[in-house]
Amino acid sequence: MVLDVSQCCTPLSRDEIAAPDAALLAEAFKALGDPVRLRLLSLLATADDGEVCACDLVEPVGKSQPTVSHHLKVLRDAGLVTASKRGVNIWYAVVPEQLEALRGVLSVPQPARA
Amino acid sequence: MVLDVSQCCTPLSRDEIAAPDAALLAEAFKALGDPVRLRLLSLLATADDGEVCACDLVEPVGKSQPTVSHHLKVLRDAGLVTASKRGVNIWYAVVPEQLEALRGVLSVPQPARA
DNA sequence: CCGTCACATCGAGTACTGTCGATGCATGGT
DNA sequence: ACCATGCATCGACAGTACTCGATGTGACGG
Repeated sequence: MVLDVSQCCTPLSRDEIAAPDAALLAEAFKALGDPVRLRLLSLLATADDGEVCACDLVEPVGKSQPTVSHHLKVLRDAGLVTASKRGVNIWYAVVPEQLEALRGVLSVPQPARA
Repeated sequence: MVLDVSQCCTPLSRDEIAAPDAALLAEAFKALGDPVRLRLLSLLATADDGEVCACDLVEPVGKSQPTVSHHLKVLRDAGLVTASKRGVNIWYAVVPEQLEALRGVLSVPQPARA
């Protein structure tokens, strides 16, 4: 249930992407296609110790607790964040490898700039 | 009507992203969140001369002509591809700068790997 | 001037997504 | 044992997205 694109994909510009790989990647990018989720990722990525309690994610994005919980699940399913339970709280952290894999897919040779 | 994220965004991990920027970025990533569009991008990015006639994009993705046309419009609106008309045909090409900008947003410091 | 070809747009159907209030379910404090 | 707290899940609603057949449009050839 958790995506992993690390095995899947070379840069878009290197090989024509196959349909199954495209479906996998699309799921991952879809998870990035929501402003609330981007802000959540940003909150996690900028946290000093690399993780943030779910309780501290609700107020900053200005959405209800169920909504934030929903978005965190989407991010988890996309393999972009991990959740670890400690006591009553749940701490979320980004998965740098997954983001890096997506970056790799987007790489294209830059033009010679005329 | 065409997105440009080049002015907008530092890496997610550098600063907490603001709501307006998040909305902009989300639109761009949303455009990447469909398998057909990823395949179209791949077809363009792997083309020898960097551009492909729209007529040569319909069959490879296995969707109807209107559907492909729709997806190409989404990619155009997201600033990910450009279209140029030559005669009866329309040639599409990727916009490397826009992809590069999105890559930049996704960059995170890799962990020290224990 | 008419037909054809390439592509876009329209209209409609179906499916998915974001959002929230209400509720469930653990965990831990008293 | 009880209650409070933190988070997930459910149910419902509105909005959006993907898809296609039909149709529009503009360029070109005869």
